[in-house]
Amino acid sequence: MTARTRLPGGAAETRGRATRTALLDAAEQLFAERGYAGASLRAITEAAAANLGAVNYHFGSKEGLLWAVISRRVSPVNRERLRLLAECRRAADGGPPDVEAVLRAFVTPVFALRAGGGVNSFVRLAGRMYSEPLPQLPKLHARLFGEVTGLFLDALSEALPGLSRKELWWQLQLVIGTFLHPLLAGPRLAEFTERMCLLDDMDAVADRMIRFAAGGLRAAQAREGAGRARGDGVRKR
Amino acid sequence: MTARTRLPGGAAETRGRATRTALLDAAEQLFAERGYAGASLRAITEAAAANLGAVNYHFGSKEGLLWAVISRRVSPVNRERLRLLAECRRAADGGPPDVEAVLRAFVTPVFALRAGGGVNSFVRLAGRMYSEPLPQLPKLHARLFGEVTGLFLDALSEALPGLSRKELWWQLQLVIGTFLHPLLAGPRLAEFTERMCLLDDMDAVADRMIRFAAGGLRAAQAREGAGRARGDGVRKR
DNA sequence: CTTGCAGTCATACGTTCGTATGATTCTACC
DNA sequence: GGTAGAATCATACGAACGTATGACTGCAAG
Repeated sequence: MTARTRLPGGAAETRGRATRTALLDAAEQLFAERGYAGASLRAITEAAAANLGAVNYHFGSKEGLLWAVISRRVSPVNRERLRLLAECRRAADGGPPDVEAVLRAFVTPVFALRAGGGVNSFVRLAGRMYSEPLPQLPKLHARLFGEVTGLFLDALSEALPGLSRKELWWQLQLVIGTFLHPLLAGPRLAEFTERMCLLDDMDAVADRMIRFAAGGLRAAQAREGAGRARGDGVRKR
Repeated sequence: MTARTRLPGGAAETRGRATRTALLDAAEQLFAERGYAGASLRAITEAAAANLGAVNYHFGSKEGLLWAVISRRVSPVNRERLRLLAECRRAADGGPPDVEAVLRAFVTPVFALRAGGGVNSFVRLAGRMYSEPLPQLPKLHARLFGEVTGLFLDALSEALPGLSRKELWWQLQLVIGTFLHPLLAGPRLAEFTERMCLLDDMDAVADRMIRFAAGGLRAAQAREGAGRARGDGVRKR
């Protein structure tokens, strides 16, 4: 029940890591498909070909497993997001960064998580996290994503001058919704509307999202300007 | 266990209707907050001040309760959506309807469901329905919303000429995401980003969404035109 | 007053849940 | 090659789940 921290190194660690990873993979998929309450540890351990007790041994509890599932993906996404954001700034050469480029830096790392041509489970899980009723979840989410999100707000603030900070925060929520819903609903979307529209070409989907979100942001900017000038028409910029 | 269909009329019916409504209200809220699997019948019946057996008596099963919760709200929303859409067409006077007006007709009836200044539970529930793993759900969703959604796709098709049917379907998903995410995450959104941004002024929120979505749609239209003309700039139309 | 039921209630059944426990297996190191 | 300890395993526990059952209650009609 102890000594999970002290690692002697060697093959013994490898065996533990293997089931650890299998558990994380299975949990990621099942949490995404069925939600936290809907995915039982028995279903997860069975999918991972592991023993029922393995979850409590490796992660302490079901909640601990969920935190581990989330945390595992966050660092790579954050790192890649920041890398692409820095690239935006370099391309802008001191000036305001391009809106589309900032949005692309925001969404591309998440798309990169997909596996095998389909939508990655983590995206759907991340979408669920906004509505799962676990009390500690918002705090964790803020700790994991808060800083990077703030930097993207900064970038959008420069790319879209004239929008207040509060307004930008709202716009970012709309952007997130744009990205999240199609990926969260994912493969089942077509069923809901009785149409065959598969998520076959993910690059095209990402392009669509970015274009749409950029158009939405620019419309908000135009409105904010027009609103302040009281119907004076399009603001100079 | 039988004879729920034959109603003798009078006060006996009233008593049953009261608990029925209380159960629907409580279930709507708890399904929205905790999801289908996370909301137990014991929690629902307790919140409704009803007996545990009342759910199975009135709705047959937990799933039956969910279908009833959903169905109750759909007719008013659909009716109001169609009314506002017809108003759009009348205002357009035979010409293509206004994009913002169509979007407003789409989203306003949902906002109207809110109660007491907050976000109504049904909106969050409707958002959850896209990802809940119940097998029969997509079929129900298509049956309840499919026809009206198709009519809105028609209207958008006229309002945004040049976009293919498949492309429009995708754009509508982005629009739905724009509307859904802020409402689904709802009161907890501020916690996630450590910022105080309350859903205080719902009319302003709706305006923001509509403006954003309209901007996104117009950007998609511009891109489709430019894409077909291979960088020729804005298409004539 | 009595009879018929829609509706309510307490209660119980079988299942599944998350978690805990103790024995057992496997592997790295002396 | 024997031993410590990381890891796995079968198993059990109490709680909570959805559902079913039968007695009970209250009201309307005969």
